[in-house]
Amino acid sequence: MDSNARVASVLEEVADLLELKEDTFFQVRAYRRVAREISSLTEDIKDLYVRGHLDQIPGVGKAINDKIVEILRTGELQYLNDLRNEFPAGLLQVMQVPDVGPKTAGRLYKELKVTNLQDLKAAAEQHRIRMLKGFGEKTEENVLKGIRYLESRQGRMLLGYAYPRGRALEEHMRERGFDMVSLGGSLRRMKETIGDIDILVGSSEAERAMDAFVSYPQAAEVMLRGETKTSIRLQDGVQVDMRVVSPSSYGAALQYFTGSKEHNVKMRSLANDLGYKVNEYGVFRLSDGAKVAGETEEGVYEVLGMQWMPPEMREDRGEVDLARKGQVPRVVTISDICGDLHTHSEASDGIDSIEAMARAAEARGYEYLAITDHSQSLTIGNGLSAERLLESMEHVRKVNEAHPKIRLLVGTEVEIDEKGGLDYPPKLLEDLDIVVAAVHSRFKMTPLEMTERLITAVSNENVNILAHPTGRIIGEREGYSFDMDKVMQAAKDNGVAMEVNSFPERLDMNDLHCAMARERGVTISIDTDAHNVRQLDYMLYGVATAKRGWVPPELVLNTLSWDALRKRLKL
DNA sequence: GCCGTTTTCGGCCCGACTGTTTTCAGTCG
Repeated sequence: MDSNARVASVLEEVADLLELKEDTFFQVRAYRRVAREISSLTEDIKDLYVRGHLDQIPGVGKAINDKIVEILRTGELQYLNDLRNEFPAGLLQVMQVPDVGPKTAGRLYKELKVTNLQDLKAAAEQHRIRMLKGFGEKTEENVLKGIRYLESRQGRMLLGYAYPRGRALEEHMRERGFDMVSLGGSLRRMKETIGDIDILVGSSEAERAMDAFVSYPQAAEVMLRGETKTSIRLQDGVQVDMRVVSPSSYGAALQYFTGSKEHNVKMRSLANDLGYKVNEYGVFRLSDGAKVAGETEEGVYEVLGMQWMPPEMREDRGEVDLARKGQVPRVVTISDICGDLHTHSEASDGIDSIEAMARAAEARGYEYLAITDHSQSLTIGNGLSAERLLESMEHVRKVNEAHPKIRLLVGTEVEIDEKGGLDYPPKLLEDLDIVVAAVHSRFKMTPLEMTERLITAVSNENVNILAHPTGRIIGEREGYSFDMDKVMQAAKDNGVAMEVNSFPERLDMNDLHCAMARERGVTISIDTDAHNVRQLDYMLYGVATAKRGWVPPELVLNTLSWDALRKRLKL
């Protein structure tokens, strides 16, 4: 899959640089579209190339086809090199500054010789920008402000960071009497990382809603305030945008504000073909301008002959066509989840006792909970020796008797060694209810070795789940390199579930891997890896990730009732 | 640069906000 990312990033850079030229709007869109399609592929682009099927990627015509071939063959693209010679690389940084787009960057380059962020800062400080036609004092201030913002922020935040903040703001608005409130944007789509938080309010009292919003106690700065749109920055630097629309437009605004942008473009284009115009206020008939939908999101889709679909699916990965055909698949939801199969207690590196974990799982309405503490060689995680594991098994069985409503499974998160062997003897593993196998060491093996290591592990008859299969930590480290396709096949052949680890830093597997697993019919287990009772709530993020991969409930191990799970695990 | 149950050429989603404008271009989502 590495070549997919490489090709996509080359095409993305072409689009970035092309933007600096005149009259390239639609070329830019074409390149961006293909870059996005390629990064959403669930197979290796090299395989498509070998089979001569590159033109099956939507948006790929003759010109881009040739460029992809060149990238795959030579690892480079002459066209990109030419563009790089035409425009300094630093201009891409300049365009990262809020309110500085390609047009502004291009003019600053041509007229002030600004080639990077340092030049830009100097030009603003020396008041050279205001000398340009169409620029003024305010623009200079905003440029300096933008540069400071760029320097202070550390990119996107984790879903698990943004989500509670968004919910708290929603709650704040509800407490002020606004009950038509929703998250929007990438947060409502539950992407693994979030740029800024979007909130939508339906109300006829826009002014009062704006007042309530800017008076949020954690608001540090009002960045922009208009009649329908206001942006604030929270004390921790997070930007929150709020839009207010009339209740009669709430559904259309929710649809529009949720995105993704690409989903909306496709939908609106389709609406045009059908004789409608879609905007955030409603769906309007082109012939007479009459409003035909807008109150509810369902209504907006319905009038266009489309099924409603969960926000997580709205990434323009084919869902629009399925919705038109009435074939939106049922995807797993949080209410389908009957238990958690990967959690820790104070026996290893968790915080809470087995009793507390059991009560918390019961409170969440689960039928079962697996306690899977670390195995002996993970000393940093206070891994359990065989003796301590046996003690823990006894303990779990006692707690089980005291809590008849919830079924506790005795398990382990067992280390996979470099050869794919496990950290406990087979006899001990056989006696456990569930075995979750995981890699926590030796990440830098060759892809061939790592693939072999993982296949050996999932082929072990005692293993039930492969935990966080890629080992990635979002924003910190890439996962280890291996052949996901082969490992999935081995997992399927051996009846092993691939995990979606719900930890916000992991979300491993990710949405694309979930799509791969779905296409191949590989069972998935959505687990929290909770190290305390509150982290059991991370389930939400794992489920959302599976939803983003269109995973149906029947493919998810822990949607099984206790009875069915017991049979599956042969307990 | 791509694409076609109206098209192989003429389209390609739509609106809010800002700053510097006297009617709008650029940026953003």
